[in-house]
Amino acid sequence: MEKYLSQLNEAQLEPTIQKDGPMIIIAGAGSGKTRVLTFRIAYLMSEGIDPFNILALTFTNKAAREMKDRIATIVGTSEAKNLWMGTFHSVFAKILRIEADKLGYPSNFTIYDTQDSDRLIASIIKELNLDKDIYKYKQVRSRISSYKNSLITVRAYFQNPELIEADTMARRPKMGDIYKEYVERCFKAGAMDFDDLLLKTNELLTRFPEVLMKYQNRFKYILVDEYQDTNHSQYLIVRALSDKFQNICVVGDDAQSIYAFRGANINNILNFQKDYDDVKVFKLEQNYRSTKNIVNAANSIIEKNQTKLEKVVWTANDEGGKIIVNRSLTDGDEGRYVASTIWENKIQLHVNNSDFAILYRTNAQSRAIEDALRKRDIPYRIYGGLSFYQRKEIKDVLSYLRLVINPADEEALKRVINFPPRGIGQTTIDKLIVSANGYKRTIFEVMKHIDKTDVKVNSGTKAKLQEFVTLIESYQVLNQTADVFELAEHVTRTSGLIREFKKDGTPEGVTRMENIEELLNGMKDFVEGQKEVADTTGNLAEFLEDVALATDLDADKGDTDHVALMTIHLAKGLEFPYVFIVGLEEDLFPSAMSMGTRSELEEERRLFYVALTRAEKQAYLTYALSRYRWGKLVDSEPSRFIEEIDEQYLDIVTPIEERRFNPMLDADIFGDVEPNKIRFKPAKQPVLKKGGTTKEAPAKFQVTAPKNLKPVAASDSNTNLFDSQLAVGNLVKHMRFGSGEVLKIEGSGADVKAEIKFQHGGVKKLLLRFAKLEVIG
DNA sequence: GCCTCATACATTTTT
DNA sequence: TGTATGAGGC
Repeated sequence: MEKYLSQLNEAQLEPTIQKDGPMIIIAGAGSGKTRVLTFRIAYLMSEGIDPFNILALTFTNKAAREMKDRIATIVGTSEAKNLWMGTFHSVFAKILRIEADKLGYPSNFTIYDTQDSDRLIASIIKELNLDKDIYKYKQVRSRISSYKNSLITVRAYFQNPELIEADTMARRPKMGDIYKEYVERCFKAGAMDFDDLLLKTNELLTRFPEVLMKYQNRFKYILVDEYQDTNHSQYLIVRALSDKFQNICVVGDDAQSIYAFRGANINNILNFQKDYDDVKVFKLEQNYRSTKNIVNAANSIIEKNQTKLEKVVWTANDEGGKIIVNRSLTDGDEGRYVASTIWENKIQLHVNNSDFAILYRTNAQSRAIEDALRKRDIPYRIYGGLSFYQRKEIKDVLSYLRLVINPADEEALKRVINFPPRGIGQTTIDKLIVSANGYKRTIFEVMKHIDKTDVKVNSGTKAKLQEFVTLIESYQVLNQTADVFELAEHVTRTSGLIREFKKDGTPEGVTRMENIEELLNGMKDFVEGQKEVADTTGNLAEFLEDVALATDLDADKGDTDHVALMTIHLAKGLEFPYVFIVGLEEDLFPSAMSMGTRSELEEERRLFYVALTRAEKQAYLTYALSRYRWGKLVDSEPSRFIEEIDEQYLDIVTPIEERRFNPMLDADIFGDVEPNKIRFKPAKQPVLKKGGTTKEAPAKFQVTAPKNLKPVAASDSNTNLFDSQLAVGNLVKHMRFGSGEVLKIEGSGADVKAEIKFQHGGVKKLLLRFAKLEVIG
């Protein structure tokens, strides 16, 4: 242990060896908090604390896994195995399975993901004959979620006139009824949603003092990572469990609190010192990750926030390069800029693809970046987004498996009862639901005993329902003896899923088949892996739980050397030598949805802070003057966050695209610009052969911009040049839109636009730098 | 009840 | 741009 502790600086060492009592570690970005946490746990164990008595709660599964691995290298694998370490959701899901009967749940309860919740809420809204334009299921879901995170149960809701009043004022008086029905349906289906995992844990600990005592005694030492992102429900769990021994250590950075939208309450960390007696406060302020330029720039941003704990992050690292700010004309150009910069850096600095990360505010932004990376053959991987387990075909397979474990699972049943089509239509399903609700039974039970119910369907349909019941029951039998992989393999074949996806020969169908294969491979790995671990059974229920709470599919298949693409939220806790933060535009980042209040804007700013502090060596900020959103080209302004950075840390470069289209360099702008375009196109396009296989594009690109070109700043003189060539009333011809008349010219500098009325296709606004117009009169 | 086409709607972030 | 839902023909 000594040799590990000697690796720490003074500030890190103190909290590491502070054994007992409540403590908080305020850890600035890149200050080595993971190291403190892991060493601290190892230290506790070296001091004789049984790992069985240590609970460590992290924010992602990945963080838990990595920490556990690092602890294992210090104290040994067998010791580390007994640690309780995981996300709030996964740890308490396990405890809830053990104690489920106390709450009236089966121990094999299903975990509904967001999609399941949405579907159930949508169908309830329909059943209650409510207007789906007023009761938007996503809004209803987030409302219900926030009740649950604040521990407002259905009963508490109806006892609280203020809440009812608020929902009524919001023109949604039936919110309580939906909530009630939703909770009942989940219960009947033996299902918990994400919020339930926390809410029910609270219920368990409150209603059953002996259970609370059991876990208080068990978890003598509790550590919570990313404490700034805990919500009220999580906060109460931590308080309850730590109440007896008060050996609670929380780690976090208020400047990196970015999950308020999910109910995270920054006050949890701001007020921690008031919650316990004699709280020891530690601060980690030295940043080991980033250059001076990056750290200082990040500080200059976060200064603008009012709500924060005082701390000064500093670094002894090199000065480093200034943060490069690049403007592009469109999102496509932005992507090309990022791709070509990565390409050039790779050549010049001999670095790997995995040294680069591209971070964005919204998942939808990845497309333009992907296109550009693909064109340059730069390997990349998208993290997050539509996760593997949320894909349709995967959810279909999993739904069959969920039914095996828990036939009450209504959402799984509705999903697969008629997929592949077996002649059970919506009308029949609706009848079943009505009847099931009437008898207070599950849909599956109603189907099974259909003759004893009032369900009126013709005999053909009845037979089809029986067939489906028999099918699921045969799977249940098989599950007694087969492992997860064998069962799933059997299910995909006999349910008709494979046949269904094979049937449509489209590329999507092929991808779906491949995904199912990948799922099966994953199951095989799971089965193999479980065989090695003694205390797990490797059963289906466990697999489904892992899947339901999985965050990242970080089984990097083979090639690990790729550029990482992800949202900023997902990037928290990670670091990369070179980081691109793209789409720095008003209404996108900060998001238009988050500018209503100061606290919302401050959260966006913290998000930007998180993004910037991911970079070790070099950060790039990019924005586009116009961008495709919802399929339309929309003008945008640079983000206020760029201006908020102290100028001395910035290097604002002249966009290559402006050189490319600059009339000073390209006298014939309205003519053919092909000679320049070559720089942005592969020398040879991949050739698609008839068989459908893509031939390698052999030649690399002729990429580098001509070195002898001097950057020319966009200035007013450009505007004049444009003006002199094109005037209102001119007749012009456009490649795609045909001929038309110039109605108006507006804008200046880089974004001169012309409004043109085309003979076919109406009035369009075009950026002159972009539009290839020929003046014909 | 099934399938195809047309239209609407969506994009904030995720355990 | 891409998915999700509804109408209408079979």
